[in-house]
Amino acid sequence: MKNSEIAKVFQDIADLLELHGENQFKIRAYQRVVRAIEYLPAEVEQLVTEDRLREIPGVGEAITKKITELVTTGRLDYYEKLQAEFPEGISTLLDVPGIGPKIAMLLSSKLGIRSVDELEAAIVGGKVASLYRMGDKTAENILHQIQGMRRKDQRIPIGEALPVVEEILGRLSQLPKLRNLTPAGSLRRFRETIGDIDLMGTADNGKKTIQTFTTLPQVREVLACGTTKASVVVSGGLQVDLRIVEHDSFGSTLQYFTGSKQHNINLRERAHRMGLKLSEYGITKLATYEQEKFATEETFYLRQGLQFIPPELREGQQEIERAEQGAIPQLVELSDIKGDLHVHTNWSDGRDSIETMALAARDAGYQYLGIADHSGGRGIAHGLDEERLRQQILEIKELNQKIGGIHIFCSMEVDIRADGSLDMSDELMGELDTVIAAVHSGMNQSQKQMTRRIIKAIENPNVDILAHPTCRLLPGREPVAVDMEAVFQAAAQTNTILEINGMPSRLDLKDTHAYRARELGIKLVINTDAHSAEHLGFMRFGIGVARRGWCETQDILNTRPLEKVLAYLKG
DNA sequence: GCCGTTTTCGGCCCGACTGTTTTCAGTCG
Repeated sequence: MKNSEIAKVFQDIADLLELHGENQFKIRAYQRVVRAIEYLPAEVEQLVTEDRLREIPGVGEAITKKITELVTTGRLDYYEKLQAEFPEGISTLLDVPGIGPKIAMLLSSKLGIRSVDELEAAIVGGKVASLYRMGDKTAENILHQIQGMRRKDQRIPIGEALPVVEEILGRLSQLPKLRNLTPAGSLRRFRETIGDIDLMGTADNGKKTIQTFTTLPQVREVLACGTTKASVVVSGGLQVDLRIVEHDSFGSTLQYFTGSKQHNINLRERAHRMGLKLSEYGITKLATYEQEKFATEETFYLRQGLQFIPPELREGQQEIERAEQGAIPQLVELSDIKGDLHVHTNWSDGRDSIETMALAARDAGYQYLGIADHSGGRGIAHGLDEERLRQQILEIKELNQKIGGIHIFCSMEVDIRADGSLDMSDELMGELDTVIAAVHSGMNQSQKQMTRRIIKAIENPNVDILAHPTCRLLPGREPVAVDMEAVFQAAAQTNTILEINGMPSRLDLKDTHAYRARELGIKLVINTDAHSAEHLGFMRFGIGVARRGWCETQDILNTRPLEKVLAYLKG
């Protein structure tokens, strides 16, 4: 059973307990476990067999039993009994923003509503507004949310969100008296998908700034608007939240608004044990109600005896404990990157010439660039056969003579065929500087087949790098069925480098995979898979994944200068 | 249901906004 399936069962349990009116702390315990499992860099099934479930933060005796039952039998008695207590479908009402457990139960008990469709019909029929503590306004808002839900996907890839944010930031930064305007939330933590955009800033008169924000031209709808915060929907359907505080609370507010929710809960619980209360306004001593303010996040964490925790690590896993021990690593940064080992050109399905790509890489400050066009098996990508690859090698050699300041590697993204064999002769692969292997077809194979296929490919001594092993696409295409742990073990044994693909629709390896690979001492490389010169900018997304995977420069091959990379590849 | 630099029992993050109220419940992040 996959981690995501296990997490879903426990999320369902949390939802049903909410409807049940159960103790909120019990509910939170389940929700905490859901998030812990979602970010777990290991398979829960594996932990069950090794009797190590208790190592997951938030998993105690009762939940250990439940996970074990679920994984070993495929069923969970407690869950089934809970489900039987409620009409089927009622928990789907909780997906509508603005509907929580109380309203969901009210709708179910008074009107017999069990689905979003039934709810919509009831609102239109005027039945909802007449319920106790409901009204025309509430009913109308719910209807509005239902329509909004149908229009857009729940979360969008960070690569789509970032340009929207940058446009809004450009507009807002012109506001007078607004300072410290900063994206926060999941965007700042560099999560692979973004639910809504959180912005914060500081101003003397927050109310005025909030008003200006809600009347920006791209605002299509105002969801909430108070004196310190507002939520709007901008054209394109994205929700944007802005929070404004006074200048001297910048550090604590940025921390609060960056999250994640679980990180903040953990931090505040810990502070409570120290006799402190944390809020976006600062830190209050519980004994005296004396409040300290913080202009920076660094001092905010330091006041609590903690090392600064980079936003990418704030997911409520083990980061606070590690910060207590001073064990937060120096994470890799964009400026550490010295080259990109996986780009395409107009020789296959890229847009630009080798020369254009090389010059763009040099402009980016890189020392080297790996030209890795597709192999011939992929007809659609205009892949190179042996003859064309030989021609390309000659051209690259000429360009290396002609262009200074950048070294071009002869490489190829060789297709891994369905049987695990490679789409290029061993003889020619042996002449290349690097060989990248990747799956592009036959993605519906069984987990066993796919795992064997990938491992067979990386066992070929000519293969240096394995690219995008799960083949997922954001949003939409699910990862292929593959036993990543087995792939990691094989990569460790064969000294295969694993790629973090920075293309925003891939981000594959993903964060937890990068974490696990690093744990096993596997060398990683962050590549963009650029199909045009502009795509070289995708490197920042790959960096985001690597940072979320706790990677340091020493884990990432392409933080090394050219000579060291050459030496590594030879070795 | 989890967990412990006071605790194996008794706590459990904190504040903003809305709509329906006449002091607050519900929801959200």
